[in-house]
Amino acid sequence: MAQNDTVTRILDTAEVLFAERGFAETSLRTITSKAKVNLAAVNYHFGSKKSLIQAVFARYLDPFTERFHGALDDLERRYQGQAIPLEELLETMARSVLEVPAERNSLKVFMRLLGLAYSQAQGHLRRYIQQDYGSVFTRFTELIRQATPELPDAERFWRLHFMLGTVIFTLSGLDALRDIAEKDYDEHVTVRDLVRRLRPVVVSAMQAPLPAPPTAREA
Amino acid sequence: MAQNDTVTRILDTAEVLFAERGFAETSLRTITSKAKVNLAAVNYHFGSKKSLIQAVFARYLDPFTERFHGALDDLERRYQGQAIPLEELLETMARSVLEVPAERNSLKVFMRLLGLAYSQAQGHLRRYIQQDYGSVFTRFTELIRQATPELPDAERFWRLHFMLGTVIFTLSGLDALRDIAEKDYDEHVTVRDLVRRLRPVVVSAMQAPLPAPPTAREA
DNA sequence: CCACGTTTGAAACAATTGTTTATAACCAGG
DNA sequence: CCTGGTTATAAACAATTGTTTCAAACGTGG
Repeated sequence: MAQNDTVTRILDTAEVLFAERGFAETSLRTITSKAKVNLAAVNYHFGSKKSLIQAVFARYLDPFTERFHGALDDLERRYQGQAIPLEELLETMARSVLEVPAERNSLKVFMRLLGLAYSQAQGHLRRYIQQDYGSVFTRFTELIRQATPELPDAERFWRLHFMLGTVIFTLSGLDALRDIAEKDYDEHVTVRDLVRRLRPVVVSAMQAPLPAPPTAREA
Repeated sequence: MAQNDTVTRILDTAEVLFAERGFAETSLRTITSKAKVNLAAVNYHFGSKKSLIQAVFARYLDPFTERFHGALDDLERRYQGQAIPLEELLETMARSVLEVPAERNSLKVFMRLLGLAYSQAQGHLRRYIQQDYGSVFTRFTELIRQATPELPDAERFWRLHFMLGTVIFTLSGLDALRDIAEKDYDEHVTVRDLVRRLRPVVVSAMQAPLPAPPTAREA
């Protein structure tokens, strides 16, 4: 199948280049020449560069959200209305993240793309992701809420984003960090190693004591 | 003084635009028109766009590193060779970060720039920062090492970067997150609020139990 | 085999980018 | 005052960008 082949080659090449250099820094000519397709093919098949970017994300996020929803279904069935422990929820999320790129490209690319979606301005991207994939995140946070009833809502909100930062920042900058780590501690880290290290850190962070109330002179 | 005025206006405008949209997405024409200076002024005073980017960083990092070094000097003098407690070190870093932009622009811009330095490819930037400001980071990590002797070196390395991600991600995305937080919990968060919330989270994260050793099937 | 919608191909387009050039304005020191 | 180096200005440059165009090739259903 000719079209599908062209479309796939564009997506495969684009996601790697985007992950390496960002969206604005990756030209369509770079993509199409590396993918060995005609320059006009991108606009023909995707309409625009913006749509290509969204298509790259969709190819990761569609299977991920489906799998994650399924995993949450299992979990809720297993716990029958009781609150699901925090560790279970985090574990489930980690597993869902780890599984998806196995059937696609590398996890590194996936994480790097997520990091870019947050850091690059690209307003259209954040809007697109929020609109199409926000529901699974809402569902997850609600379960987290039930798992951490002792936390005030605002505190939990911020801590979730603290941890989101930890994960995205680390995994999306993995290559650079891995180079340093290997040189200094000659240890070859895999993504799975990192997830293993992340687990106790995230759990402890979420269960940290509440902050002291603001002092008077901070007002 | 004419030159200084032009140079300052360029830097003031550039740092805001860079923080808002990233480096590649901000053209020299946008900067110079908003700053009301001639387009050629950037190349005349800075040489190139790359150098302008570095100059924007230097204007934040120079006073920061000086202040931070000074604060660490005080701390070491006060503790006379004994290990400085982890909380003190983190507190000192937080204070140094909070103080600097007070004499310059907003902390938000500073954090956003730091986030960009990591996320945008811009190889030259990371190299420049590492080369010119790496020493204070090295000094800080060594003190952290003495404060957390129970942590294996590699584990501490990764946890420090976990926390770096937490801080940079949260503070650099502050605007978007603040909007959500205000709408959902009608709470007006300041940067100082966030630092207060971050403190116990970071401490707990650094002191989390060590991860379980990798299981056999993960090899 | 032919006709028709789909896909590819090479070229051109218009807009934008960073940088350079040459000229003018400025502003001190003699 | 005017002269010499510094700064400002407008214009042009060359390169690169995303997108469009239109003709050629393709491939499938009649």
